[in-house]
Amino acid sequence: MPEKILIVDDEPDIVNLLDYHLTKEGYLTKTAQNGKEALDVAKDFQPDLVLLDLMMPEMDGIETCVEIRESKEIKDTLVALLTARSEDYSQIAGFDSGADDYITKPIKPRVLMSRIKALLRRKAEKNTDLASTAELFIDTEKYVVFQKGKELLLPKKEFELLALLFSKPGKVFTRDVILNKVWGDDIIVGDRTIDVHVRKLREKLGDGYIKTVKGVGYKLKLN
Amino acid sequence: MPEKILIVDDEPDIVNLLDYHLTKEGYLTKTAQNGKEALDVAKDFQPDLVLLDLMMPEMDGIETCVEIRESKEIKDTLVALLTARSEDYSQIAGFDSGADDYITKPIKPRVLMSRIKALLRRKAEKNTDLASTAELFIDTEKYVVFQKGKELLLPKKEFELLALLFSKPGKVFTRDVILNKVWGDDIIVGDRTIDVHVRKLREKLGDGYIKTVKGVGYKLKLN
DNA sequence: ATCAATGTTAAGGAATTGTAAATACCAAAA
DNA sequence: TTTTGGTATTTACAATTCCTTAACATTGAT
Repeated sequence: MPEKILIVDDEPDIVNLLDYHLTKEGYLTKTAQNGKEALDVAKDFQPDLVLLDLMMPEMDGIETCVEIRESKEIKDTLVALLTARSEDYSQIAGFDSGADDYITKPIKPRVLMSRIKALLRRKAEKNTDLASTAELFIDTEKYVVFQKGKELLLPKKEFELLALLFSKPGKVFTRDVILNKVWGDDIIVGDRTIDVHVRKLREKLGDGYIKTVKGVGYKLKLN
Repeated sequence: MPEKILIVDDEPDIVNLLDYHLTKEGYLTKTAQNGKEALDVAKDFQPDLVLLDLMMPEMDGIETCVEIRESKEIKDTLVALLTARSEDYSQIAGFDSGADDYITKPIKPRVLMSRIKALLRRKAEKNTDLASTAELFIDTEKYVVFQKGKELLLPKKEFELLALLFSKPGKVFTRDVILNKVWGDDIIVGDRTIDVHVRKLREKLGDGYIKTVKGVGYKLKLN
């Protein structure tokens, strides 16, 4: 199944040029002349990638990109902004438009193609990436938890608690041990504190990971 | 020129399996049975990637990985750790091994291959045109930051801070580490100094690049 | 069925970080 | 030397996130 690309620019020459090359490479394309039109078309077309000119009447590239990200239907589409080299970058630089790539005009077909290919590939890879085969994986360096390939950012205490449980999957950790390792020997906290953190973890990870062993402690269960 | 992969595992069966598949795919391979041997071989062989079993006699995968990172000759090699599911993760969970990927056994050849290909390709891309046009690129030699193709001139401290974060995108740097690396061991500054620099960077780069991990530190997020 | 252990929720407070403005610093130019 | 422009740090306060508590509900072993 060919990948779908939506080309948005108010200059017909550019649109035609891009269309020609992309079609030749086997992509399925549609075009639009401004941001408003692009949004309409995109919701139907469901493109994998939107090539968006920065300077356009009606609604410029940045606005459009922001709207795409805020929309429900197409927020996960890739967006590449086309910018003229001489253009005023102040808008782009100061603003987090949420675009995935920036391609400068004049466009060199070969560069464009390799860029587009790389973008689409990276998207495809995102779910085959690091530790995604494992249901749960912890990266202490990045301080993130990967759950089925999705990155989860946890607050410090929650992260440390999960990291402790993760260090020996299946092993039951008593409350004493948890307090010692996560809070430290000397710190004294109430007896609901651990529960609350466990609760928050369960909220974020879903049930089924952290098991309670009543009267003993908690353990992590990996399938 | 074929890419070189060093396979390290104490179980001959696994080594042979990996060797077979990798050779078939056109990679140039060597093998080692433990960490010590691996280090020796690697320094000669100069592999692009080291597949490292976590559990080994003599010197385990983590130790070996750390040593690789600390070595002079092969610190930039890619390292992928092979871990058995539901193994004892206490080391991984507790330390920064510095590995680039974690692959869980049992190994599925096809998964392994796509994973390895992705790893090697990402490394290769780092030095090609993609990097220079990527969203953010730092040239420590020229003391220049490129953002979306546009050159950005930063003051010294800001540049050094950003360069540090950029040296391992995604990794969280604690305030301590930042102070050590950017300011130096002996210099003492107030506890808002880092924040202010971060703020200035965010002002110039836009939000979305530097993330705060409360209670831990800061990290750079690239798409 | 009982009761100790755990689950749940919301709210307050503690700790950390964000921010603007003032001040200190420092090197180059006048 | 003095001025000047930019950079670096401090200060004082605001904002935010996170942690903990406390009150009450639910669970499950005996």
